[in-house]
Amino acid sequence: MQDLLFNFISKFVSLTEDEKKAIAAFDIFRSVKKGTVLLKEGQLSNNCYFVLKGCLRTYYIIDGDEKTTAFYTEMEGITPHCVMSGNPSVYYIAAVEDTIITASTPEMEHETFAKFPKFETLCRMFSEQELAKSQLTLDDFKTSSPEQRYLKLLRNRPDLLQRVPQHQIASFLGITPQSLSRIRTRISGKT
Amino acid sequence: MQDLLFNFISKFVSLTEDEKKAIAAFDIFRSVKKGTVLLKEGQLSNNCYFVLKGCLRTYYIIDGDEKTTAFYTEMEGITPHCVMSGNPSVYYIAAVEDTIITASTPEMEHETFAKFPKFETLCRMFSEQELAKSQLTLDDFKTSSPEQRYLKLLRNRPDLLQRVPQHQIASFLGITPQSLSRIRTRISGKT
DNA sequence: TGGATTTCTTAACTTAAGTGAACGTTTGTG
DNA sequence: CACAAACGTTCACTTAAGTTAAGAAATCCA
Repeated sequence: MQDLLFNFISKFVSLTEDEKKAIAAFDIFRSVKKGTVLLKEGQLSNNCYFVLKGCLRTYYIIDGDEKTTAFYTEMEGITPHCVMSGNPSVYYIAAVEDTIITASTPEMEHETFAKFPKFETLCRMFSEQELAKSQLTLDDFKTSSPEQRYLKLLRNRPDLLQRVPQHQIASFLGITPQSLSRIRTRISGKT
Repeated sequence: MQDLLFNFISKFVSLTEDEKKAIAAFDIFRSVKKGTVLLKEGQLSNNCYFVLKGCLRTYYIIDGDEKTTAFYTEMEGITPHCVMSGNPSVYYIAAVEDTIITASTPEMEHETFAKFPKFETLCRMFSEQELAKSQLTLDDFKTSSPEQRYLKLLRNRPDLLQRVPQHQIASFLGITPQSLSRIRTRISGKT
């Protein structure tokens, strides 16, 4: 389980045994059951999550119903906006399936940065990369129709369609479950 | 002009005179005329930009026409995806108006990090913050209708509507210029 | 296991966005 | 200054998404 994390880290920086021990010393690994809510709207939290196995999602409750906006699967991390801003969270985070995560705090990071500057490099590179990705994702969303977005998801993340209920996929695509259902029948007709 | 940059930086970390000099030593300030294209699709570039005054935009050419997806104004930075990935750029960057920017490269950053670790902290914090923002922006986009998106823009960035041609705003909102025009008449009718 | 809930689909109807085209206005440039 | 290009609006028409409602299928869990 730790190895999953270390393999991932090694894509950015190489770690010495000492550094690995320093990470292991923090008790950051958590197992969360499907459906567990890790963060609620209105809550102030300091926890940042990184998914080792499984799937988390962020969602909003708007006019009484859930709008899922993002999924986080293997080797993806969430730093909730409330951790950065200090304001109450505007969204929820929950486990889509049984999930293994790391939970860390800015304080823990800060402490580690002081001991091993390499970790700050790791975090900087990771968030720079995620930022560039996030921007491409937004661009792509803006320039595509719902149907195109669905087709791209089918191409790029076929696993998600298996792991996640359709109505969550729908709001992830920015449409209603009914529209997604229609798109699916439309497409299967074209084949 | 440098002061604009230093004031901004001081929101994240405090700089000594030495550090300020080290930044000033790099010749990073550029003036670009309205319309100047800083990055083209297909190009490989190492330049990262930070807007001190003015406005840049990113756009794609899809089926022969421009789709503007993002604007960058005072105190906002772009690290083009191609800089991160090493792949040819998928988008263009151009100046919406006469603009003053800084242009830097990962190499310059790297060099500065080695001398002043504080800069890496600055960059980490900045990109973490931008990442959290970028995610909120995407969530907001997904959960709003075109009309709601326009109303929010009107509320949050009224300046953009003055600075930028309407058809660029339209694709920024993920709609056609005609739709934006309709939304505007629809809204003014409601008042 | 069996009832309740959730999930997905279908359908009819409404609303709004996309498309193609025309037209007046503004802007920019030779 | 005059012409061309770019820009914004309007219109008629098409297409697709939102809405409301209902029902079938899958799933959850007591």
